[in-house]
Amino acid sequence: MPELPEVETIVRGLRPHLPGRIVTRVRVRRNDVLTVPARSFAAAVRHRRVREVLRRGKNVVLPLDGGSVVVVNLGMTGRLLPDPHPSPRHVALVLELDDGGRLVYDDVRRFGRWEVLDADAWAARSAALGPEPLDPAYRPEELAAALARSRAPLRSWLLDQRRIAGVGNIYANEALHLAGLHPRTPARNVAPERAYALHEALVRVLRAAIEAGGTTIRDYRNTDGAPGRFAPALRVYGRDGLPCPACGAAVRRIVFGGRSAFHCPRCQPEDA
DNA sequence: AGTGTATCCTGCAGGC
DNA sequence: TGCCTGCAGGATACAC
Repeated sequence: MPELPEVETIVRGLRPHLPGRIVTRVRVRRNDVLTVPARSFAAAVRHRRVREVLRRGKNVVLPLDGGSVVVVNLGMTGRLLPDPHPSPRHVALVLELDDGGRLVYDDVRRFGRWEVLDADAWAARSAALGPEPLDPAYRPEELAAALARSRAPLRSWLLDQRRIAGVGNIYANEALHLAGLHPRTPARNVAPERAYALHEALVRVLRAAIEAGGTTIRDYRNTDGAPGRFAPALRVYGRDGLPCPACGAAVRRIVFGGRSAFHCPRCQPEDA
């Protein structure tokens, strides 16, 4: 569910609450959001101070005093809620803080994961992720060169976190529409100028979505429990049969890689 | 190196 | 009302 813009919105919402706070207690209500036993997770986090709140791809990253790092992936339905009232319906984990506050993790489907990694393990994990699309150091030429090395369909390529970090199904489809590229086009078939257009489209849609506080289809909520406001700006995602905002042709839904892809047959021709 | 399929879960919308 | 199917912002593991 949460892609880069949603996670960025959440991270920004956590910043007023967490840095400098000490975790006084860890309450695990659902063991399946952890990859290790609850007691070892709690032992690694308890009594530690949260230094800052960062984002890497779709992960919320909480570096702790002592060098270890809490990494939260929200899966499809994860929510991070500082001190919500009343308590949400699917609480999986709670951090209690030294100022009396709490950080509540709610996750209906429990596809989300919490991990604690030491500094080396975190460095390795982060290195396995692709570049951040909004990093000014990420240049269009780098995207073009990387695309040229793969036969994967563009939509699949964009979803692969090892190739580019933070892009999910909504913004992959939206960026491809903005760039006039068919979701199924093999990555290596994309000419450099078109790859530059895709780079620009990614940056544009991700920035605009952050500006709007993310996209809420159904479950996504920010740290205040409020939905994002980007959904009305979606051009193709979830709009099967509705008119393309650019040309009026009916948006089409296709399925590959086990997931829906949306495109305008006129603006995004198959052979382009 | 790709693709398709299944899996982890719950909830909701739509068809009958 | 109820039952059934399909679908969902993710990630991974498997066989081919």
